[in-house]
Amino acid sequence: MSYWLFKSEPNVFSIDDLMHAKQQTSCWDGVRNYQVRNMLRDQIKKGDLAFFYHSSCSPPGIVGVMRIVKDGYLEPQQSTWYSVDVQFVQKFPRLLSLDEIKKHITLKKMLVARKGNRFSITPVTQEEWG
DNA sequence: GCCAACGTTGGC
DNA sequence: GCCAACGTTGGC
Repeated sequence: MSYWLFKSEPNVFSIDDLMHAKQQTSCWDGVRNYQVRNMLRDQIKKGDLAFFYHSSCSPPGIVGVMRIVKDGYLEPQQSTWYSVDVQFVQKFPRLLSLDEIKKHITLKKMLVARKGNRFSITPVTQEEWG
């Protein structure tokens, strides 16, 4: 069982969208980055937990937690790009901002580097925040 | 296989 | 809207 962080722009897909989705579940698709694709295909497994991160908004930060409910599978009509299914677990009472993450002694190393689109990292010890 | 140009992401 | 970072593309 692993932990991840999934980024999304809230005006495209937010934690509220997930919370109000049917069964509180949605597919996480649209990833067009090979490294992330490989994670979706090979490493991210049913039962794993992920932070939901809102990007390109003010303020950016972690807004909640979701669970992977379906292993990586090819997107319909695709031969390259994978998606997983995710289910809402909780929304934090308040957002944990990027600013706070950078200041936090344990969390600061996980996000500081910028990466592409919906990037995912493995934070195991970080789960005390969940 | 190198590397410069280009495109995209995402914080500010 | 700007711009730095970084992934991808494509010419050689």
